Amino acid sequence: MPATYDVLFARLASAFDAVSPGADPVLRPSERVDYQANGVMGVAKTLSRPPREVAAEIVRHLDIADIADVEIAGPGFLNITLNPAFVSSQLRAVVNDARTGISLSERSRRVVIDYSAPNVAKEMHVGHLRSTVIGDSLARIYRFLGDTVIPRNHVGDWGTPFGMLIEHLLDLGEDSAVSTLSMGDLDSFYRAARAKFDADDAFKERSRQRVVLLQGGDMETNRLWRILVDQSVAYFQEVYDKLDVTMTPSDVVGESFYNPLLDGVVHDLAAAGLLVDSDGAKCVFPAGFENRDGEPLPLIVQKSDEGFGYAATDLAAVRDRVGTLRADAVYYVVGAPQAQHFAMVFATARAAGWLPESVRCEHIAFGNVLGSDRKMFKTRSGQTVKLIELIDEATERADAALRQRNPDMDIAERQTLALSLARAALKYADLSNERQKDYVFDLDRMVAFEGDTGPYLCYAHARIQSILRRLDEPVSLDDVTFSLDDPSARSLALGLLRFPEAMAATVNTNQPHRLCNYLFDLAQRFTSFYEACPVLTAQGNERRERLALCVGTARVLATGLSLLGISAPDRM
RNA sequence: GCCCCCGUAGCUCAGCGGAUAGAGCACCGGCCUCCGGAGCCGGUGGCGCAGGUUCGAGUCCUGCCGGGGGCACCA
Repeated sequence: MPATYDVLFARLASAFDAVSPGADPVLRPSERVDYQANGVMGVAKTLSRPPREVAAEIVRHLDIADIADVEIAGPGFLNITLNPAFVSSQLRAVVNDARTGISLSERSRRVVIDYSAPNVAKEMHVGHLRSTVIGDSLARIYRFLGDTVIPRNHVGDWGTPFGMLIEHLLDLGEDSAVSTLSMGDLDSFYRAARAKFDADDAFKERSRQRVVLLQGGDMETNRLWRILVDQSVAYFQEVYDKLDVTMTPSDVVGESFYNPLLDGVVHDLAAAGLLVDSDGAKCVFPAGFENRDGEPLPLIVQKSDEGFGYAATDLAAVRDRVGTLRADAVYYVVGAPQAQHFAMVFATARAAGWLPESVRCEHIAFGNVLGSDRKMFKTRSGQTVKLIELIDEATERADAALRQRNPDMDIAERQTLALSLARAALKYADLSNERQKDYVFDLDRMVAFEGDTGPYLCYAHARIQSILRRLDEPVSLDDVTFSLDDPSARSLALGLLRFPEAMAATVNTNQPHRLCNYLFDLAQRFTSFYEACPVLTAQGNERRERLALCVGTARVLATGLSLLGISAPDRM
């Protein structure tokens, strides 16, 4: 089923093309009418003709009477009002479509999404929230569009800290260490190791030797390292499950995975003539990057001590993703401060020929989570906030709100719901902000059931389900017609037809907040409709039409929320 | 010093170069013989500053002011 916007666009583009080949109609949703085409003035400019005259000519070429009325307004806008019959047929298709009007991609792509990326033997904290939530939403969106999504959890599982972590593990004894880690108390494990490392020279020396053993491939050391990794990954999985994030243990491909590829990176960069020895370090100097003294800025691939920098790992990862995984697109959901690093890595990979122009490679940058003081979000005592505690706290608040509103609700159901609403609150609050900006974390506001929140959207969905539950007869929607006499019904209908536009805007920019904005707008349209148009007491076609609007809205809400990683309960 | 991101209502945020800049919260005023009032309807209130480009600028460009971040061996 062609999206409404696409149908309009095609008709308009053809008429514009007849007057000025290739001209963009600049079709936009309109506050005054249904849609408006703003492209006339631009065409008039290039033709040096009066805009309204050009508009009239375009309208003469416009074959659109079967679906919409068009009138010329103001300086030369084309105001478009959809015909009732066209709206009705489009809407009928939507409410009978399991995908609610979202078609599959023309070509199924292979999309690598690098997200979450916690560190082994370290707690997942609020700093991982955005990468995890945004990345998982993008993963769900691309899967829904029919792409093959390859998630990559680029965990920090390598480097000098592992010497001290392994020695600490040995000091504790394996069983005791495992039990600490399996309880999810990763921070105390890490801190204890760190404290010994800083205070005890003998321990420090053992740690250094252990790093050498680890990097040298010593079997026993490797076994101990594996314990740390496995325990951590199991813990991460608990967090993902609690958050309802689709990342799995098999998506974990940490830094260590790329170790065997690093020599090849250095070798091939050198062979390509890109590698320069600078102060003992092997560097690439991609064009256009300068340091604070105006000198070329290096991407350090191999340090002067022969160790590899994370640039080497990231370059190896690009090669693996493009070469082995055959990705058509690679997205890195990583904080904005890494922008320059990724720009340099991508530039280097392009220069080395590892990243063809045909592969879209993009840093999906995001801003910080701030506290109410507009500084990095921390606990009152200045500690980083554990992700798991954040979820638990949100769940408690949601549970309290439910308890207050539904004192009689079954406890088990209430607790399940509370977790579900906590996820909705946390994810929606994060996703509804424009990605690259910082946002202020306010748990009270995000778990609120009123306003622009996840729970409000869930509530809108639950209300619709409540209506549908009361039906005692099956409703057939395949031949329903919509008269949409009430303005609120028509507004809701237009909102439903706009879902594909919201999806396109979301995917084109990798900005889930576009989808959030759309869903909230749709929910508001629905509640206005809900107030104005009783459903169950209506009769005949009016009843069927209103039921169909309910079914369509519920489905779009549920689908849209699911793409944000939020499941919409049927009752709450 | 250079580079990147960000300054929109009291607060938190939308706004794809288009007409009179929209929401949510808070505040004020309405709406329950009716499907879930967790709601709906209405009101008060705003684009950091100065230039420029454009038929048209919150949006693009330049400068300034303010906030955040990055700028050689930590990832």
